[in-house]
Order: sequence, then C-alpha cells, then structure tokens
Amino acid sequence: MAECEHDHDGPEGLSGHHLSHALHDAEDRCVRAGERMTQPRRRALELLLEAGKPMKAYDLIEIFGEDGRPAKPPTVYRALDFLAKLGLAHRIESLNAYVACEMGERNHAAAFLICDCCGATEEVEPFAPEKVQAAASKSGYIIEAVTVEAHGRCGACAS
Amino acid sequence: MAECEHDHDGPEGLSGHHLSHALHDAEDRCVRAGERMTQPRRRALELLLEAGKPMKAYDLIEIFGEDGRPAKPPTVYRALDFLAKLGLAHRIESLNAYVACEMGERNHAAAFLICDCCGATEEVEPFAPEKVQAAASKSGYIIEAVTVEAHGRCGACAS
DNA sequence: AGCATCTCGATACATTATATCGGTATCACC
DNA sequence: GGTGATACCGATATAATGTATCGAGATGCT
Ligand SMILES: [Zn+2]
Ligand SMILES: [Zn+2]
Ligand SMILES: [Zn+2]
Ligand SMILES: [Zn+2]
Repeated sequence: MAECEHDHDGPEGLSGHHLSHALHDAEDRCVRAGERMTQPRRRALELLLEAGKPMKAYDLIEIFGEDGRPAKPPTVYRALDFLAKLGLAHRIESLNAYVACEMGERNHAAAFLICDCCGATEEVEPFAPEKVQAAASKSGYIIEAVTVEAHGRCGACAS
Repeated sequence: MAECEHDHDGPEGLSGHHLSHALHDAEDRCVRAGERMTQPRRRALELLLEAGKPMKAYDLIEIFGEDGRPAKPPTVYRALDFLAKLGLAHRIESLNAYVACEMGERNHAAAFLICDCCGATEEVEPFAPEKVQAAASKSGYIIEAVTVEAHGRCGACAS
C-alpha cells in the first residue's frame, strides 16, 4: 500500500435493503447454528458489509456506537471473533483486518488477493499457490508473494 | 495453543558447525543477491536457526545482544524484514512470528501447518486448500482452517 | 424459582510494530 | 583521495493491535 497513488475507487459495500437482507440472512444462519445474533455482533457485521472492504478493528471501534461514540476494544474483538467463527467474516492476517465474507458457504477455506499498492482486496476461490498467477491474472493481478497457513492439530495433539 | 498439554518436544534447531554452515550459506546467498549480511541480520538469522521453530519478535529482542542485553525493537524488525525479503526466513502472519526457511529455493510460496494445541509448526510444500487435509494427514495433522493470502498488485496498480 | 451458561461493558494492561532523526559505513564516480 | 548518493544502524519516542479479568445482566433449562 501507499507505494503508488493510483486513485481507483473500487466497488463499495452494501446499503439500504441490500444491507438489510444480508443482515437478515446472517441472522438466519446464526440461529440455524444455534448461536445468538446479539446487538454488538449485528453492528460489527453491519459495519463490515457497509464498508465492503477490509476494515481494521480500531477503525470499527471508532465508529461502533450508533450514537457516534466509540466502543471498547473487547466488544469489537469479541464480535469479530464470533463472526469469523461463524464464517460471516474473515480475518486477513497479513493486514490485521476483517472483511465480510462474500461467499455463502460455511467454514470454507478463505483466499484473498491483496494489492500492496492501493489496498484493494478480492476474495477468491482457494487455489494451489503454483496456480495463483494464472488465477489472479484474470483480474489483472500480478502476484509477488503467497502464504498459506493451515491451522489444526498435529499428530500428537490430535490423538 | 494451550488447549491441551501434550508435552512433545519436537525437533530442535541448529548448533555447532551445522549452524555455522547455514550462516555461511546464507551469507553467500546474500552476496549473490547483491545485499549485505550485516551483524544484526546475521544475529537474527542465527537466533532463528538455533531456535528451529517460530519465534516472536520480542523474544528475539530479549536475547539479541551477544552480551545479554536486549536490542531495540527497530533493530530486530529491520533484520527480520530483510531476512524475509531474501527468503531466508518467513513471517507467519497468524502467529506474529518468524521462522528460518527450511527450503533452499528463493522466493518460494510459503506454506505452514500450525498446531493450535502445542504450537508445533511445519513448513511444507504449498498445496491447494482442498488438498490440505490429504497432504497434512501424512503427518497426522487434522486441519481446521486454511487461509491463503496473495500479495501483489491489482490490475489498476500494475499498469 | 434455581441453576448453568453465554454474553456484555468496563478497566486496566500486554503485545506488537513504526516514525523519525542524526550518525556511520559503503560504494560509485570523478 | 575527495565527494556525493545510498544503505544501514542505534536510539528515543510513540503508535497500533490485542487480552485478562471481573461483576452484572440475559437466556435457557428443569
Ligand atoms: Zn469467505
Ligand atoms: Zn491496486
Ligand atoms: Zn521457506
Ligand atoms: Zn500439537
């Protein structure tokens, strides 16, 4: 980021009834998963959907209150963790940022193309690293580095 | 991590002439790349190689000085950034940690299996996310989440 | 009602990372 | 062998990011 200043306004986020629908769908999904869509969780998702791009936790914290007052950090971090757990949002580790999931399916592997120049990001189908450039070039991307991080349990801990 | 307490001592890092050789190789590679292997860079790599596992920046900072005194944060972060740029080490974003590269080739896509229980990590060949479980099960790993983050330049910025 | 569990708000704190600046080393060139 | 450009370093200060903890309220179950 900030390496060049191409000023490209990408596609923006949701508003109006698109937003309402997305929130309603999320609530459904939440209920089906046996979880509660509480007020802070809904608000966090609303902000991510409105933004339509990755947001830093502290940027959300600043604008969290409906009344314009910032939230306390744990409130927002808890909500974001919840959304990520449910698959409604993803954390992008290399940006320390969070973004609403654009795919419907639950618990899918997440993959992102991230422009280091302008900050644009795109959620894409997961792919093998050696196929990244081919996949990315459909969007004109030139990839410089790919990282794959798979979390789980090792042989010893799984047993 | 810290979810269970299987106490498995994994393979450890380098020492003695294994360490010296690795450092010497790194210096060669550095020179061939037209870069300088300075004292702080060498020291950072030495610590990563000795550890043989991912290390937090501030853990390195604590033990950085040959004389037992800690380093200043920018010293270590600069060295780590350099090592990562050269492909001698990787940053593991989801752990905020750094590890010496176990593969020889330069600028390869990095992929890691990370045990959330004991913290064991393993650098592996990059793979397509849908093949992760198959690949990982060779080591007994059970994968719960995979993320792919590809950095580069978007169509607009590349042009 | 009584109890377990989940969730929240608040305070305080911990961890991780960077901006900046002045000085030194290194190198290319003349 | 001087001179300027660049890369690198050490130090100070501060910014950005993330958590531990605790008491109170909400929710669901029997
Ligand atoms: Zn997604
Ligand atoms: Zn871009
Ligand atoms: Zn590697
Ligand atoms: Zn383990």
